[in-house]
Amino acid sequence: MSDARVWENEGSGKPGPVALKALSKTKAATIYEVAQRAGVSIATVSRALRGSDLVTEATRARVHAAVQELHFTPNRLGRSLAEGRHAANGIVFPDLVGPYYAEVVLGYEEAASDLGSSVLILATRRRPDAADAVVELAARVDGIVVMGNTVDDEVVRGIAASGVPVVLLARDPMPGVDTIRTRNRGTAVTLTAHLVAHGHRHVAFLGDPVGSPDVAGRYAGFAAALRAAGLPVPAPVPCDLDLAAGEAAAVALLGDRRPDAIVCANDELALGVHLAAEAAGLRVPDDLAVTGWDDVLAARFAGLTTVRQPMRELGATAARWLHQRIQERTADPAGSTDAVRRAARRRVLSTRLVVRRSCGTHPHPGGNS
Amino acid sequence: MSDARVWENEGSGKPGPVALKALSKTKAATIYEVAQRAGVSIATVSRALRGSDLVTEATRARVHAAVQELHFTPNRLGRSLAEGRHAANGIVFPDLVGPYYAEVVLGYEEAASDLGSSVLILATRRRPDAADAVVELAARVDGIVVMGNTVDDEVVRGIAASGVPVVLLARDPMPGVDTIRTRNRGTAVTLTAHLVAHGHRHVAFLGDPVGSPDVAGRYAGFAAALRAAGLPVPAPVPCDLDLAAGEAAAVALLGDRRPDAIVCANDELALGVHLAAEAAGLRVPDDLAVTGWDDVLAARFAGLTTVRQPMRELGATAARWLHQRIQERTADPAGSTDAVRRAARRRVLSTRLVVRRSCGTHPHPGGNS
DNA sequence: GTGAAAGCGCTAACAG
DNA sequence: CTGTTAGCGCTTTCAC
Repeated sequence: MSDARVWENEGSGKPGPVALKALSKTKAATIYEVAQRAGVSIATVSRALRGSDLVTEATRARVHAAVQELHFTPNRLGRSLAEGRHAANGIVFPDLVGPYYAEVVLGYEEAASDLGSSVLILATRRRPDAADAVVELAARVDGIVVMGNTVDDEVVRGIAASGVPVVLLARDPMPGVDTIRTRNRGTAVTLTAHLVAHGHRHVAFLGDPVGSPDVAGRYAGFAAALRAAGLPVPAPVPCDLDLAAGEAAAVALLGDRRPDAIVCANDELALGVHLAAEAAGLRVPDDLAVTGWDDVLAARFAGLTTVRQPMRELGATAARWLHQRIQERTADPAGSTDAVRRAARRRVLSTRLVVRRSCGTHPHPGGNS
Repeated sequence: MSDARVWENEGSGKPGPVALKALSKTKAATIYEVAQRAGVSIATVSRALRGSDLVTEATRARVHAAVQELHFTPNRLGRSLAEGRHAANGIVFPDLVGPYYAEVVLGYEEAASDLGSSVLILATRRRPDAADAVVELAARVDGIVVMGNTVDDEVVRGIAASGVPVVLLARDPMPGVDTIRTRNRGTAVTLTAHLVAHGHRHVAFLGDPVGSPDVAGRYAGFAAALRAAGLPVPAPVPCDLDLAAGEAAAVALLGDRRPDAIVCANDELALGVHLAAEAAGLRVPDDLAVTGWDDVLAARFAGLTTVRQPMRELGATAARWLHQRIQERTADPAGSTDAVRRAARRRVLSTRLVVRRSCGTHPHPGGNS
């Protein structure tokens, strides 16, 4: 394999004397220079570049030639300032771990990109200044998508009131703001009922409803199903949403009086419980049933019963709705003609139960592997 | 989904008839209005807001009051245009599936955010107009990170030449441009040697070196190790990097004359092979050894031997280097003082072999689970 | 300390 | 068809 050599220089060795001035950095040309070079006015350059048909083929050609020679790229700031739009929008999410957020963001980026706008991202993580960051982001976009547990409604309200279109994603609705979510409660009911049908009576819930609207919906469904079955409803066991948190929580839960089954707020947690259970000599699902949420790749390999959601569609829909709102606003900046304005949209995308081994041994309909 | 209605008010009770004009969208205030309200000039407002000490406490207070009342947020376009900087930078990646890119992007966002700049993302996927998109992105940022298999060097060169600082990530170096990567070749040598030590003689490589610099490096190491062991080096079996591709490729590979082991370019592929092997009645690792790359969560549950890379650090380093370059450029826009300019940086972050079951039964040192 | 005014680079009337 | 010119919203000298 001689072609291996191509990649050979990696890492080591001697990059050799790297060219110090390989790239001649020129200060970017402006429209004035192009105009001068082409022997026309800046207005004509602008027209030629934007494909206006009020330009002779000849002049257009001259302009393009000048553009080539000068490597001219219009300065976005100048353009945006003049146009009064950023041609960009933002998305705010708590984090980017696990496939969930990444897929949503990807779906969002795809759609937004198709609609002609760049996308700015902001991960709030646990930053104390998340609100400020979001407000700042809102100032550099034409519209913004705010996901789940990132900032308070108050912050969202402020942004919306400032005239920046907002779409809420995986988050409780607010008056006057579009909201797109996935079905949590209903699917959690189905899931929990399924566990009960397996004979599990002592079922615990792992996850913090306060920490995320999604988890809140899942817990609500969990509780409703148990209630419907005449079973006592345990309080949720709050914890983070990662593997380690699942392991830690499981260790505590699996002491005396351990549950027959644990409904986890997401797959990472469930996988953590799985691990802890095995470490404790418990077999899943015989000694302990476990369910997750998200259907991450590992769920399949762990035989985890879980829930699949249309993540990309979630992001794509948000992007499209946002785009529409931006259009509307552009058409009617003052927001005066309320009559014309569409009411806030709400949509709940359905999710699907994926039944595997971890919930119990009896095969049930409705899932796949 | 007609039953979507059921969940319409999910979670929060009764939003009731959605308020049509809940949010009074006001056209954003400008610095002029603030100035007028505060009874000062726009210059003073600007100073007060940016914390200049050439302002009386009294006037500063008046300005801030006016800002509050008007809910004023400085328009970023105006500010950026005046300052001559975007306070934003971009990152270009092929996709966002699997934890790899997501983690890199997250590490990047964290670091960039700490350094005070917003981040724009661009997923090139298989878009035919990727180059244009990247060039356009480059026009709206102060600097840009370009990952692996997204656009040609030619495009990168053009951008760099236009004066926009560039950092390459997981990609072959270019003269004059900083590059940060992870160790592929070396670790692939170790990994392959490990398989050989297990007694595997007929080892295949699954993945397309042409499609990604990372894969190319891994194949190079694979080839080198086999060569060193005096074994024949098979051509790579090109394929995409997802589960389905792995399954499909495996079906073909596992016919007659099937290999003892398959080195896969990433975990998804390896997991796909795993699945296909089991479906074909083959046991891993006894009948077929398999290795992956990335150490995704599922790898742990599948007992997959793989390689772990410092993804976040990769992104964070890129962000920091880029920031430095931007600083340098700001200090010396013309790029005249070459003497002062640092040579292009190169760094290869080390990766770690994670030995689990899938590579063979004899326990070996160097890994963990 | 504060104000007036000159841009930053571009678009979009408005005149020719 | 093309040029002139007035902004877009803000920062920043340069005077006062």
